[in-house]
Amino acid sequence: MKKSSPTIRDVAAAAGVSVATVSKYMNGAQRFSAPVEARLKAAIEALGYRSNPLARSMITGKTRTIGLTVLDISNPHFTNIVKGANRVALQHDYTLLLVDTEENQARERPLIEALALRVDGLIVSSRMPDEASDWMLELNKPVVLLRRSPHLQIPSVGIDNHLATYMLARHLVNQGHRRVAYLGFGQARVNDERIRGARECLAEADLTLDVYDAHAPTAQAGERACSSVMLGPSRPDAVICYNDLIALGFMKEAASLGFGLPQDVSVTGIDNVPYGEYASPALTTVDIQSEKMGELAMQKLIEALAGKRESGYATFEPRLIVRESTIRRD
Amino acid sequence: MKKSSPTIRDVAAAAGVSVATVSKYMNGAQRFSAPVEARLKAAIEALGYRSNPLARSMITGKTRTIGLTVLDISNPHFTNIVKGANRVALQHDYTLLLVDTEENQARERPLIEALALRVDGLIVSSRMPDEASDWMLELNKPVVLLRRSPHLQIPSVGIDNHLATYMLARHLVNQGHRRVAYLGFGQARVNDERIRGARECLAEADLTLDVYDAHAPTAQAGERACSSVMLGPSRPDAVICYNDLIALGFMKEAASLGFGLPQDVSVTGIDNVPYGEYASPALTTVDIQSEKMGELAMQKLIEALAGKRESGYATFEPRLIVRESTIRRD
DNA sequence: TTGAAAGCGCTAACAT
DNA sequence: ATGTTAGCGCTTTCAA
Repeated sequence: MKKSSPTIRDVAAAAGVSVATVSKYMNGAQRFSAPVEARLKAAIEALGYRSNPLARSMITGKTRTIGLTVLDISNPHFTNIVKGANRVALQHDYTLLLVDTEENQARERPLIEALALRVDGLIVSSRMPDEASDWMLELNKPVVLLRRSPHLQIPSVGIDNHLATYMLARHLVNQGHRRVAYLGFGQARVNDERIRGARECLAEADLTLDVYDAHAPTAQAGERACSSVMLGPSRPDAVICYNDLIALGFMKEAASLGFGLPQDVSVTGIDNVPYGEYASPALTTVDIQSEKMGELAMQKLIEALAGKRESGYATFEPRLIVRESTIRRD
Repeated sequence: MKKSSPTIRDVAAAAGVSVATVSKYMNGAQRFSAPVEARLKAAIEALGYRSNPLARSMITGKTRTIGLTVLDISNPHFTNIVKGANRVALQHDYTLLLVDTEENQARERPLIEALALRVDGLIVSSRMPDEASDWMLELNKPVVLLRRSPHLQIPSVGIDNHLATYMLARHLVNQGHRRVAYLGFGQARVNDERIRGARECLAEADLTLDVYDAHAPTAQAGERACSSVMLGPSRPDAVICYNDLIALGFMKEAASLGFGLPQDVSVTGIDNVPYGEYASPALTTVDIQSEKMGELAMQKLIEALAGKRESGYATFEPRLIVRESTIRRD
């Protein structure tokens, strides 16, 4: 059933040349005399020879593989990152070794360390704080982080979280909202930045921010958290959610609690996942260009692999997308 | 910056033993005398040695990597497959080499052939017809197909597409619908099966099925196709869409064309993607258990890798999920 | 329990 | 333009 594949030696023998010649031919390294080339072509064809990438990698030290870790592939934000990264990788003849850490912090480091041994470079999304990320430098492989870490020695791509929530808060204040709540996800590294962004904007209007926590960055968690926000002692007239999934869950539950959306409460998310547009009311959010983030991260990594100087951190401009889930309140 | 990692020889030297001993120690292959074990442990710790999986794979012929190709990682159906497959893979200490073929048929075969050289086995989602899938047998690697292919020599996991649309049509007929349309995706291998399932059910009630095509399995395509379905000469009172994404797009556009949902038209999808639940009206659909499909495919593959006899094809029971996008019509 | 030695399939000098 | 040869880092007989 499983006859083992032909090796370079089989081809060399069949074509009556040396293995070195076969190797050079496979790599297009030089030109050959017509008869040799013909025999080579024939032998390779006849044997169905394909060179073994493992053996090649052993010598060259390159695998043409990029490791990519995400916190949860089910989250469209990460899905889009993978999409973008995969596209650029394929263009450059790289393949993705994907690991979904499933929001399990304890597994992150060992998984990444194991991954590092099998790839040329890594793109990492992690909940580890910057201060605890030094070990990544010792992987001896180029790494690009999916976050904004300007002070780290590791290149990164991310967004300005402070600005994202600032923009949302500004939009809500401009629309006449006075009681704004933030439904966050405390485990995320960026949660505090997002709180500060909203708070700063509200403070300028002499308003304060009530902070709640959703315990997970998912729609289900948004559903569960809804009642304590909406049925608690200080009901908000607008809610900024940590991400679109939480917002989507929140809206669904708010509706089934009998609240009118967006009349009774405006809701916003962050990420601009594809399905916010198809919810109703369509979700107001901040586009953080997840797919482009994936593309850029991969581009930076491939540049690093090509020997270019590492390029520090890059951010995308968050862009407010106003849809129907936020409304003027007078 | 990039000092190359220590090899097994460095460890052997540092510990004053042979490389064979180090190898056996790393693989936990046997027991060692206390002093040797202590020196081994110390040397490995001191040097930060990690064995090179590439070199290991060269000899063992195993990479502990599974290749997974999907048509479009952005489609939650495939995202969930990846999720399930990744989970099972990690449990068994395998890693996923992911390729998103981006619905590009021409690339499928070369990408899969290249992938096959780097992995122990493959899980493949492909638009290739069964008749043109024989070359996969010659990859000399276990393959599991993500589709229902009972007549192929390759194990597969999929769903009963005929039954899925039959169930949807039955549900609609039971609700009193008389003019049912199908908004399909002609490029999909399973589109015809789905048409037949719906048609068969309708025929039993002396009804016929109008068939339209969305040109892509995406929400955007559903939006674009909506007007020709709803504003054409034979307006349906119910639409079965090829998948949830098309249905979501269709509903959005129908609403903005001024139709009331679900009063003016009932809509269904297939897949039960997570966001159908958060649309409004929440989408009636058929659950095909994408995540479980990914898990099962990986389980079957890992069993095949462990030498078990290949296990043919498996199907999940489609399960009707009635939500708010379909309504009784009298 | 430990070690010596022969490769896995290939590339990369270095000849010729 | 083609061939010879020495490994890449590791596992695996086989012997001690």
